[in-house]
Amino acid sequence: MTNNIEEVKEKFILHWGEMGSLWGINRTMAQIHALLLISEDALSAIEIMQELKTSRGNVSMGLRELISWGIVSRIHKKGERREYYTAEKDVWVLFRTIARERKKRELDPTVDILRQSVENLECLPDSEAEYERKQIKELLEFFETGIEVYEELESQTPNSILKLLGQTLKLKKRISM
Amino acid sequence: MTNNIEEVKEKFILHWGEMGSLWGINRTMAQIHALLLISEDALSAIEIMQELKTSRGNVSMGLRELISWGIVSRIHKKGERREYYTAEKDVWVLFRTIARERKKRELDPTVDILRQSVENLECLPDSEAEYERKQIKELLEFFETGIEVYEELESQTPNSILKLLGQTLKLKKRISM
DNA sequence: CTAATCGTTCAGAAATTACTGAACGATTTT
DNA sequence: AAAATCGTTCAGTAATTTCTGAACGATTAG
Repeated sequence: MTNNIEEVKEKFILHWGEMGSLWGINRTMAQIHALLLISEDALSAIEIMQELKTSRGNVSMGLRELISWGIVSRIHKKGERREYYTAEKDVWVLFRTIARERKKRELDPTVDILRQSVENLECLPDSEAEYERKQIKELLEFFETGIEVYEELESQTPNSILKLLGQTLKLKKRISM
Repeated sequence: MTNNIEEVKEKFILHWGEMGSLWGINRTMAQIHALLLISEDALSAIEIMQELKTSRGNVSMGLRELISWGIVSRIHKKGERREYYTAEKDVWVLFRTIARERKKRELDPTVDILRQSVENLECLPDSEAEYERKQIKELLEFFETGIEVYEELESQTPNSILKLLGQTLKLKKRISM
């Protein structure tokens, strides 16, 4: 059994990296995120580079991407020339931000395509492409519902979401904010 | 504006493929899925291969994977030697199945790692790794809540989920099952 | 001023992932 | 029986993604 801090950290970072690549996110980027997530203080690019044994350029690119996702931010320490980076630490805020970003990158474009498809299929005589039309319409409806639910949930606090779900479903009460 | 069926289908299939690769799923596999999704009748491997202009082996591998996800099934037509394939057509069932599979592949292992990490960190003196411990515990709690919510939702019908959400949040009523 | 430090970029290298098609076994047809 | 058809596998190749490190501009230190 490993009970050395460094080993635990490393294991966590490696796993987070794997999960990242199961999603569309590259490994190093996810590792940087994991490292920042469990580091109390902001880290400099060099520290990250050393910790993850990777190159300067790679860290720079990973950070850029994480910043564009809105889950890492740059910190200027006064008097310091070097820049520091820190991750969003609140787990709920973090996942909400990721959800928003994924919606933008995945759901929205998909709904666009589906809408266009439906529109184009509507121009055909009723008898043509019936099944395709039906299926695509169902998908569209599904995704639109998903977006609506997302938008409603987005405006709620985590606490009220859990309370809501907890009322009807019999969830153990877990409250974090 | 394109209003030819084949063009619309192709566009849809290509987009579904792209989305696939944004997730961890490979492009061909997602394309096969898209094709089956909007095909009323089951298709044979050869038809799929021709439609997607890809190789025999590739189709075979893609189908195997889709079947392992539980969203495509093999159909034996009596008297026919050739096998046919069809996708789960009900959108809600489809996404539920995917959710179950992703939970198994992503959430469960992550919770495992987090639990182990917490356990290992608990062995250390209180003063050590305080921050790491706090963060990892919060992540663990978050994921555990996620799994609970998932499990509760899994047992509900789509309709009752929407009704539930619709009550409290002011969603338009969308009902599909 | 020059040297050092820092972040960025990007061409090329390395690693990973996806795809092809030949080979195989199993079955069916002739 | 041989030939054809079908699905699978997998070694090799192709395509894609990720990473490296040198080069650069900008800033600061000496």
